[in-house]
Amino acid sequence: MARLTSVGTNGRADIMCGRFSRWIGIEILLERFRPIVEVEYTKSYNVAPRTINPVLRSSDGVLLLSGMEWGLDLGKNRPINARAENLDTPMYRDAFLSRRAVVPVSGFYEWKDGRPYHITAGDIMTLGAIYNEINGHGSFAIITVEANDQMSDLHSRMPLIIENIEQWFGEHPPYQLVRPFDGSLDFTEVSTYVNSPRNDGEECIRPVSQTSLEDFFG
DNA sequence: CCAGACGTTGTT
DNA sequence: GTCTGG
DNA sequence: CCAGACGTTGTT
DNA sequence: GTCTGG
Repeated sequence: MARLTSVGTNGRADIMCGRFSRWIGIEILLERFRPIVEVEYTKSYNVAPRTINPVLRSSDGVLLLSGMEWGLDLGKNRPINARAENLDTPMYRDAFLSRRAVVPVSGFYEWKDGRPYHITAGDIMTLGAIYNEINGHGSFAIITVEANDQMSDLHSRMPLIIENIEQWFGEHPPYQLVRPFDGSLDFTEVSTYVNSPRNDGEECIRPVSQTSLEDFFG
């Protein structure tokens, strides 16, 4: 579909969000989105695929905060990302037309040359996603688009960031929102502590320089 | 995304 | 190297 | 026609 | 469900 293929690819090697953080309090989400909450909210500095996470979705015009597994259940495969360019393929079409969601995160991680970076834009980012629901079990994939200029220093792809969730959850397929982020991102190099999915805690988002100083002064 | 396992037989 | 787990 | 696949990232 | 491969 022309509208989506215009997102394009640039062919450059690099990555996408395979890890994120969510350490804001739920009260910020409640204030900002006023959803009906049907999941036990948890904080994490190191959210990995295959974990259950709170996601926002619209059901009959009601905004719900539901628990879903990161990794879209397609039967055989469980993609954690869905390329925007493929949203009109049979595999994703129905989900994009009728099962859109956003994932509230504090930031997401990207690695370059073995070094992790934490990327934020304000206190919350809402990442565009599609989900399936099979026997009451929800699962989602985060949509990826081409990196914007800021991001392209680090990686060729980036997660889709949704700024207008009313439009995202609107009646018409929100093709116009499927594009690289046009706002400003903040990048923080962090400790490789975040590398292991078993590690959690504030150290994951601590700037690497601060970590070094604390190590130095012991 | 990164880390960690990566087999077989038989079965308290 | 490739697959699974988180 | 039926069977089988159906994804993404990166490849230091 | 739907597309591709044979």
